[in-house]
Amino acid sequence: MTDTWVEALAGGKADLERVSTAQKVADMIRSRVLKGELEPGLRLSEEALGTALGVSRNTLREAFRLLTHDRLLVHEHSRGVFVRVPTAADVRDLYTARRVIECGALRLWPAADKAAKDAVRQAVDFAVKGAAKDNWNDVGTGNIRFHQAITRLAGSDRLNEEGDRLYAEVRLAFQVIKETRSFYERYLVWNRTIVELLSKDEVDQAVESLAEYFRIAEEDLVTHLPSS
Amino acid sequence: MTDTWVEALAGGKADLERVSTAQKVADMIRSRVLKGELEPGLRLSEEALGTALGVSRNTLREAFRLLTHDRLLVHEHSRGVFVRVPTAADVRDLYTARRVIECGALRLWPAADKAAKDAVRQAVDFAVKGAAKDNWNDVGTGNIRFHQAITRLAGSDRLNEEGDRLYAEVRLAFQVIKETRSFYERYLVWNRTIVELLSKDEVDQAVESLAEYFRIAEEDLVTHLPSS
DNA sequence: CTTTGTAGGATTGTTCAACGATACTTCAAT
DNA sequence: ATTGAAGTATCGTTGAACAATCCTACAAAG
Repeated sequence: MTDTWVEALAGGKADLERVSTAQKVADMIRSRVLKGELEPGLRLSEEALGTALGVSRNTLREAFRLLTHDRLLVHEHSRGVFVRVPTAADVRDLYTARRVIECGALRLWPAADKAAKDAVRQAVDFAVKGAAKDNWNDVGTGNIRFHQAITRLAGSDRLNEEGDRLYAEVRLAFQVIKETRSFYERYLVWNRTIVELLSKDEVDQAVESLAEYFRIAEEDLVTHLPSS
Repeated sequence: MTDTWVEALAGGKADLERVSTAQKVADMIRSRVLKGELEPGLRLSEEALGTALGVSRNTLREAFRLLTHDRLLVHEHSRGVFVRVPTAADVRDLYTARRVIECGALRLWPAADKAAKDAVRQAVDFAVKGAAKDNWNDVGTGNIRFHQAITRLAGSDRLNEEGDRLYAEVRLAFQVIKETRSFYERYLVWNRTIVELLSKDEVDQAVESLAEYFRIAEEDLVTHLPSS
């Protein structure tokens, strides 16, 4: 019966893994971008940032390369690395991709496991509680969790990863909008409608509702962004 | 009317862009992996590869970082970079993701533009011609194009990128199977069926057929791969 | 024979300095 | 206003060096 405690400890293996400095730097930059601390258009000078973070230029370049696929930064040959300036075209593309992925994942609701379904509901409950307390940060967080939970209904790590990537770009785009309260207020109503439809197993209607939500959220963003 | 020729030349702008050595090295490694020249499990030594390619270790490391998101290589801290060994769990996850994405994109067939629809048909035609000539390489290529064309029905660059990434992993997994002719022969029949259904605008049936195809292709692979 | 501990070797991860390549800015000439 | 040249900033790459980490081999202990 030694296998039980060996397995229990092995579960913590991931926590022991060494993380390279380049990975740490990349994670930190990503986090700062998503918090709006590094605003769109900002140029990240290797010299300045390397000195500020106390890492070598080579390590920083490795971090930039790690971040390339996130599309939060733009790496321009010989000119440097910039925080991406989201455009209306970006948003159109993002929402097209999200519509396919999230609506596709939502169709799997009937076959999804209980934990995945609960996560969808809990995200909306969290946002509702936030709204009752006038805590709009929580409402925004709940909205994020709701959409991530929908993608997770499919149960695919790869799909989750891509969904998170798309969502991060949406968050970057939303930073252009200074006042987001009214948007989240409205989105919460929508999300509650979707969850109610799901509770009644009206999946097709929920999918339609989600698609309609995407059309509206897309227009909200597009009207605030440069056309190119 | 100068705008016409200026625009025509500007269309070639992308061809003039400088490409970093790191990017070139990454592209070359990716291509070699997909061609099966670097087989699953192989360890890519920085020293050996840097010397062989005539690039510095730092440049090679940047290339490895660029390749991380492709999931074709696995970067293990302090141990090096390896060509990924696909497992049955990988394949399960891949096909779950592809089912959501490709079936979701296929639903958009009615609203898709003519060029995108033609690409789907042409891919199957190409494979059919290849089969008639006993050119199974062409059949395989046609299958790839078919699936890529389906994803492209949605018209989203981000979705195309992810679709291609997933497909590349599938190709890596398929390298475990030495003899693929019988698979592609069967898949071609399936693809033709799907195209016929689409021609009759029976989109729901086409989506169902594609989903069924994925279930079968998934089992084909899973039965040939290590469980972990 | 199996397990543990230690030393040595290989190589990865990071830093640093240097230099070539490239883009940008400024100024002068047309 | 446009073009060309010079100067500057910094990115892209290289190579050397060293610390950190993993792996292997061998010896000792049970």
